Amino acid sequence: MERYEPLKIEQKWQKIWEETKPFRATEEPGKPKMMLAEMFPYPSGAGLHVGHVRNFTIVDVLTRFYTQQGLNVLRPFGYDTFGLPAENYAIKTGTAPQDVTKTNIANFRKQAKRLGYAIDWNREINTSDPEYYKWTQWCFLQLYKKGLAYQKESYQWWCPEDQTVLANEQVENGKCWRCGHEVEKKKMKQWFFKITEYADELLEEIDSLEWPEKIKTMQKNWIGRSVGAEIDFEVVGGAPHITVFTTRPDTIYGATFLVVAPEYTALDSLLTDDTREKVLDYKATALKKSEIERQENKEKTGVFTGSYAINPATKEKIPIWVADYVLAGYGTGAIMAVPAMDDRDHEFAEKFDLPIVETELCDRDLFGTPKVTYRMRDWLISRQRYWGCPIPIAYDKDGNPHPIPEDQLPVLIPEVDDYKPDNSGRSALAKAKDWLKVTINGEEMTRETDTLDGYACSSWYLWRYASPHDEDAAWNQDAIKYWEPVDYYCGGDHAVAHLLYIRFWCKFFADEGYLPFREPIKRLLYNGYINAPDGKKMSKSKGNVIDPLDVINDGYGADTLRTYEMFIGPYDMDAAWDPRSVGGVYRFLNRCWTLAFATEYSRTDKTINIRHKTIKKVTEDIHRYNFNTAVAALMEYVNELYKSGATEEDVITLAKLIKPFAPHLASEMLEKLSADDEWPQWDEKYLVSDTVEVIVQINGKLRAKLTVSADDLNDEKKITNLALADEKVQKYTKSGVKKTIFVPKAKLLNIVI
RNA sequence: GCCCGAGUGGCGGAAUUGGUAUACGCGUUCGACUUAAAAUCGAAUGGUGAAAACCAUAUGGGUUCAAGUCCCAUCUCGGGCACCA
Repeated sequence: MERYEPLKIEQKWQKIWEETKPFRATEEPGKPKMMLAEMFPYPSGAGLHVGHVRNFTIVDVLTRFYTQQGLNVLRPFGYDTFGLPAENYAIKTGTAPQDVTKTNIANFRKQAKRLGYAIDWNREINTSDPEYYKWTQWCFLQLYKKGLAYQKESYQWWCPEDQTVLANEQVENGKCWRCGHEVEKKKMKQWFFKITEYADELLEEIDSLEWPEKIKTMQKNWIGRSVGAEIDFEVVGGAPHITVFTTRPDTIYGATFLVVAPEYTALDSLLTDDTREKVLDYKATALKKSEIERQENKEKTGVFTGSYAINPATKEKIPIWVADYVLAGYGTGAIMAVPAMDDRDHEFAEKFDLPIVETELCDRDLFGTPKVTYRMRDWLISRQRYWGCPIPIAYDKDGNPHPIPEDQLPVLIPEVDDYKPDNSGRSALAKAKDWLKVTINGEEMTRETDTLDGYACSSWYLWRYASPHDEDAAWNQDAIKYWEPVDYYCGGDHAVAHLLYIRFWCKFFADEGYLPFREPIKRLLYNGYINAPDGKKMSKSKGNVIDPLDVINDGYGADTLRTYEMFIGPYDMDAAWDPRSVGGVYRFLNRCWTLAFATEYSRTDKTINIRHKTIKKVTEDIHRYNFNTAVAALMEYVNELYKSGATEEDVITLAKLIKPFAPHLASEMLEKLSADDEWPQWDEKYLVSDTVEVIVQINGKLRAKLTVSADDLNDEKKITNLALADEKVQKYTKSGVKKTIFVPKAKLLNIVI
């Protein structure tokens, strides 16, 4: 007898899919479409891990499900290839990042194909391909033209290990998100995208998205809208007035001192000969302090500037202090301290013996002008690194920036011998002397040597998928109108950064007339992590990594791997890998195979009810993303087919229903049965049976079960009498019945005694 | 500190609208097949108890005919933010 040999079956079908290209998508106006994508991977040297498999398989289950339902489905694939791992590898080994990337992509592609994903391989994209980053540069220029890409000198997070600045979103607990080194503040001239221009719209439209509440809340908190007022305080002695931001302008009568941040721009004008040295000393110390130190030691520090301001409400002279608990980047970098109302101000006042005055509240608009402030800052995009998309800017003799004309794009990454950045604050691009020189409109200029944050490259890739080979535009208007916005986007990371940036670019390009929608992603599925069997995060150093390719090659095959990862638990929860449960899923698929290839079909259709019930359950579960219970329902179905005997229709139905999870096995089964893969329909009439079981409770506890005809469910009196006549029930009802409650929907009768 | 999630058998988890708690899988035990093992097939499996029955969804209260599900308080774990005025 033949046996279920997954590797053989999978090789066969993967070859067929490679040759016949059934997943190629083309626009068919009038036919309903569905576009799905995962967050494209960074192709590391280690190859696919089980987390990728979970992420990609969720998308694949939906892709195949909607294809079987007859929609025109697009499921593309791509690689996010710029970034530090490839560059650091290049520095270490001297291998060009271009070459490493090529090798890693080839490996990822090969592995993804072994998982049997229904990908339109004609739409593969790679962010470090000049044909792609040409258009990333074009996007930058559009933002630049509108003043939304600009340069500013300010204090920025600097990673001394990676020798580059970082965005706020890339600093985690005071450490670099890539190398984990503590970051410092450094004053530098850097490029920014003006995301704050869209703060209100980004905030308002969150509620309209079919996204997990968790992500929506995180984005709302990140944007951090505060409604308050700006109030001017005159400085005694004629220095420029100080504007503070406060959410409580009504507490101004209690403002007994002002505090400015160490980085406050007009700090010098407040200093006196007596205080200057001490204050500048304090400022220098504060700037040197790493974020870690600031967090570990939250005890208030600060010094008196020597100047006083006038409280416009009380007309009293109040001292101006400088302290690092006031942040330069938020509000105006200066606050009015109301120690009677605010805990932080109170702590500061106590420590430095400043007056604390109980305050009567006044009208909010009496002394200030209403003002809205955001926690979110503009997006810092320049990086002093080699392996990124060059910023398409050049500087004239006077140092003024000029955009590279669009017909001179792409600005190619120059070849260099040494990829290592130095501490000059410039990337390795500065070493390509010939490349640096560029002529724009006849004028000799010097190129910008910073590259773009990788998040810029991933802020528009979903639109490139619509027309990945277009040479005349970043995306084709007809294609984008047909396919997008994306219907399902699936990932397990980047809750704030990427998912906020792509919304920002979408709104910008919609304003410019390039996009016919203002939100790029309709539904977001945020999947959980897969941990090691011990419940800990998988990591090379702990040696607890499960390699998905090993699972396949061990003989389980891709169908088992895919189905197991869908069965492991709710898709949005973290789960621990359990090698023994993998075996359980393999046994299930083996039983499916046996039904199709080694069992005689039953001639009597005893399973029509469970067949229709299973179709309904699996269909609805996939709609709800309850992939684990969909698989469980299929297991129940198979168990029942073993018991009662399976008809040919049962096996065809089973094959169709498992195809999203185990496409190779299902294809093999459908081929044997000469059946198509059209998604089956259920008929409600087979879901109701002639007799039903009625639960009889006494005081809410299950005491008896009655089998009655389905029609009797409408007859409360009859059911009640039947129940009261029941032997088991009568044991409890000797002392009388207070009342009965019948719930036909729940098929339940509760007797209260 | 603040804002979200979560807590159910030996384990992963189910219970969709307040209505039979523990689906499905793993593990364990027993049986069939086999010289034997593996594989496969079948049965049992929350706890206590001889049974009747009682007790069980983190803990303590409450609402309800009925609570894993709703309300209040507490504990534990996970995630996010963290001097944002």
